[in-house]
Amino acid sequence: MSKSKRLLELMMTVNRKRKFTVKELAMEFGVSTRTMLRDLQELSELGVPLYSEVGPHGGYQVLKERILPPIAFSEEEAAALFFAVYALRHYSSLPFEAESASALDKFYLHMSGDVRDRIDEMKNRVDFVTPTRQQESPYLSILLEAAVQQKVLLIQYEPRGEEAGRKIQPIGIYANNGLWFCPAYCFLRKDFRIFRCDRIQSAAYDVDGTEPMDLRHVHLENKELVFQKEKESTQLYAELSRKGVQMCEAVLWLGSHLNIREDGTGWLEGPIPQSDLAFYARFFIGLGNEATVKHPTELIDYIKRLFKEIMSNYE
Amino acid sequence: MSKSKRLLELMMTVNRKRKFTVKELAMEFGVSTRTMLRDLQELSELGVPLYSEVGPHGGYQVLKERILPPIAFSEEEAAALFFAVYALRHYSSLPFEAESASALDKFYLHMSGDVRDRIDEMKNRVDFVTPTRQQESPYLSILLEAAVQQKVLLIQYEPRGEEAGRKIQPIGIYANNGLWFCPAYCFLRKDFRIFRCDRIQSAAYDVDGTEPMDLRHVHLENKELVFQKEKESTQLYAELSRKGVQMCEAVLWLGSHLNIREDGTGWLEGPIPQSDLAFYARFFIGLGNEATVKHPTELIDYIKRLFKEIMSNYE
DNA sequence: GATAATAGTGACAAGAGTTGTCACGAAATA
DNA sequence: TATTTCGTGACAACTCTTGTCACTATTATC
Repeated sequence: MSKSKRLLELMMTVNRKRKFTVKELAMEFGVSTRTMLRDLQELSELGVPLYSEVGPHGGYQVLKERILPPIAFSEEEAAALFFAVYALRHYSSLPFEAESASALDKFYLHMSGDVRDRIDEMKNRVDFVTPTRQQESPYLSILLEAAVQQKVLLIQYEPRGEEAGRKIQPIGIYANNGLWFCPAYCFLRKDFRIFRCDRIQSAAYDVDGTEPMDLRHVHLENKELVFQKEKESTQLYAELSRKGVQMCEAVLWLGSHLNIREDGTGWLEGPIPQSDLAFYARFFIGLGNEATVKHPTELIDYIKRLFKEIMSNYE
Repeated sequence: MSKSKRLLELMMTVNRKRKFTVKELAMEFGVSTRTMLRDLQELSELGVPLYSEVGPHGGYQVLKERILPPIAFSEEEAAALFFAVYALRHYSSLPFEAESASALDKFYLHMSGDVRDRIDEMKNRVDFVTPTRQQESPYLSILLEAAVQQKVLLIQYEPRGEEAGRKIQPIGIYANNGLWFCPAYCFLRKDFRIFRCDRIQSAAYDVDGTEPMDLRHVHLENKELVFQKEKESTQLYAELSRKGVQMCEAVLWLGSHLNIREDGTGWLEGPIPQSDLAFYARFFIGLGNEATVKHPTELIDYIKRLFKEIMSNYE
């Protein structure tokens, strides 16, 4: 095997083992220990963060910042990755912000000028619109880390309550409409809650040794399982004019509830949680006379009541 | 210079020049032509798509699919790129879909098992919520390409009109709320228009030789310049209760218009286009009694009129 | 059809880089 | 103190890389 190939394989082996002795690797690769020592020194010069200790139980170790063996990407693949990172640029906070920037820098460095120009040109011609928010969410990384590693965090949430801090175990994080949310088990409330990440004032790993829950099989795709089912739900039915249909299509957090007839009109039908009545009332008022609620009567009453209140503002 | 370094540099030089002769490069790198020939053959074996022609004006060429020299990323950087690509997974259509998948595959291939596990674990614990749309937008790539390269496209838009197809020159593409839009100059309407990408039935480069516009300095960040200014705008002023402020924060396409007082209440102030009055009327009705419009009177009248109409639905 | 420009191959020797062996040193551990 | 481990230097054997030279083949141009 040529030296360069051996170095690449060595790089992967070393990353996999994390801890090893020179003799061990020399045997594995079928070279002398002297050569292996020379190889390891070269890896070190190439940027692999190696650390060694002499003596029995000593040996080599790879420090945290492991690097992958060099990979050759095509121009198109590089453009695709640039595109993906650019797509997120409107978020005021992101996990991995620094890392993705440095990855793009590496690409940039290795690209010839015309590819660079092409990518720069693309940057201004593709965009993902996201509401720009002032709120920063500085603890995304630790929340995500804790979710992946099943760790308990001690956070400070919304200072107004003056609470001493609460322990949570995150399930994950997600962004919706420019804001970050963190569903987690809350040891204070002894239940699952959703936290707004920008309202988390501080976050650190818990040091009291609180026993973490086993949430390995709970993640974002199935988190509904552990969150309280909306206790009571009621059946909605509302007629929509053609324009009403279009307006509902545009909002579309109701997704499955929307039905469309051939002539363009349609109706909304499906269960809605009792607790969201206020929200739906406002929504239907917003739709104006393009929608008419037929069911449930509670919602109709709510709408009427809201109407009276609002009217008084404009009399 | 060691051979491996020379090969890396050669890779970049070759990508930059696109077309060159063996002698030329041999001189530049200070090696014999024989060596350069051997080097080029090696590059070829490494995957650089080289093509050569003998004879005067012959020489080497790099074919379209250029590959970048191999780059060593850290584990964290790889995770960051995975994260960015995952973030977009809820889009039913994306430009570069295949390319980013193949880039991730390359990473995957070169990662040791535990990093793979870590990244898989992360995948289910971070998410960007985007309304899932059924509508596919299959022509994103060509639209973007045309925008970058200032080309004219012949598209078929919304079949209902039975129109023969129209020529457009895209400025770029952007996604908003799960849907793709393409602002472009429309040669049919002789003006700038915004197209919904999912309603584009077909797209191909124009072959009639329509002279493209010079839109090099028009891109997404400044596209407002070429789109018709909203002719008349009027000054909005509305008082908000504390809850009203929160609701406006949540919607926040009004962004800059929102002002907040120390006690949590606030007001909306700023110019709004006359033509959007209907939209704002609905919006404020939706806010209910958490907002009171003081200005302009047209808007207040509109709201009242709308009210009466809606009320009649629920009497 | 001759000429020049270009890629491409094979052989070989000089030179540069790589490897293994050996001798030895230094640090940590039991 | 013996053992385990990393680490270094020297050197010979070996392997790879490079340049030179001789030669072939193709194509454009005069």
